[in-house]
Amino acid sequence: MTPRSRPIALDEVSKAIIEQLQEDGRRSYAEIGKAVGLSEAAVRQRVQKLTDAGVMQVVAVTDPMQLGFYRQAMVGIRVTGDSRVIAQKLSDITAVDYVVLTAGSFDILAEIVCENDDELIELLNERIRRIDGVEATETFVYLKLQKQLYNWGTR
Amino acid sequence: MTPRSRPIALDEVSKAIIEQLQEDGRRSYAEIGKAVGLSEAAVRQRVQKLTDAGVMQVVAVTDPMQLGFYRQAMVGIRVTGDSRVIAQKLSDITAVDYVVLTAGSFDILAEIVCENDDELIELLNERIRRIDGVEATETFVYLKLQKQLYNWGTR
DNA sequence: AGTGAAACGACCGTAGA
DNA sequence: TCTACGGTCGTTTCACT
Repeated sequence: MTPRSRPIALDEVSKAIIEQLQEDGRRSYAEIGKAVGLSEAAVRQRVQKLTDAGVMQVVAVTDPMQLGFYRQAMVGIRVTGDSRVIAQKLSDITAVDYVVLTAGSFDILAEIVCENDDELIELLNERIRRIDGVEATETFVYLKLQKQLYNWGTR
Repeated sequence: MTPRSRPIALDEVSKAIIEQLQEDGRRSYAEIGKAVGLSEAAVRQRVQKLTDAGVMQVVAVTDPMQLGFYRQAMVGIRVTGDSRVIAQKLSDITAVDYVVLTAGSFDILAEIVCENDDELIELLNERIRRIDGVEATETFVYLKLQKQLYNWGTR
């Protein structure tokens, strides 16, 4: 969990271990060991270190579509005042699964996952635009997700 | 892996199992069973079903910052021609970890993960803007990631 | 869909190179 | 940081509800 100022130098073996776990997060250490040419204990120690260092995490990810959330959108937001306060309020909305403070013509980008267009409209009008300091929003409705890798960085 | 047109109705127990695995993807079925009040075998069967149905996946996610990728940005792209072709070309760039086709004033949103500003500038000028049909780009440099949940939906 | 039991395999701590 | 090994715990299969 230690945040670092210098990047952790990963050797080829650790990269291979991470790749194994990106394919299947529940693959056994023994099996990974066979694939990367290391003993079960060594793999376990490396995974422990990578996890403790905050380089990697093994988690469940869900598919919104399979759960009935057919509508996703990215909302670009221009604000006045403290963008951190507004970002926090956005984070409190369940349907908002991603919030990032940005530099550019938007101060915040927020991703929304919801069931349908009605819910999206309601979220925009009743929740997001009502937050104090939200000056303008621009919505980009998702048509097709083309590529998604799992990187992680909230702290 | 079966894509469905109707959402899968999850009962409270399955939701609880998914929550357990969102906290720690390597938690044992026995331990999850204790937490949700089910036998180990029953938990395993449910996880198997959820995974096969494509509702959930257990995978490793990495933290770009810890790996030395200090610069992230979202790029909004306006295109002429077939946005699918352009989205595919963007997906082929290693530093691009997220590509989505959108409706709105951008046709495509692409997230970039790179080491520093120089690399970002190079990517924008030498790779992205050189793709045939890319008319205009607008870049939103990440200042702080505030919230990130793991949803998954590429197919 | 669920439980329980027995065989098997994975995981964990520790010792040693 | 790795391998080796033994004890413990998790997983798998199967018979049963």
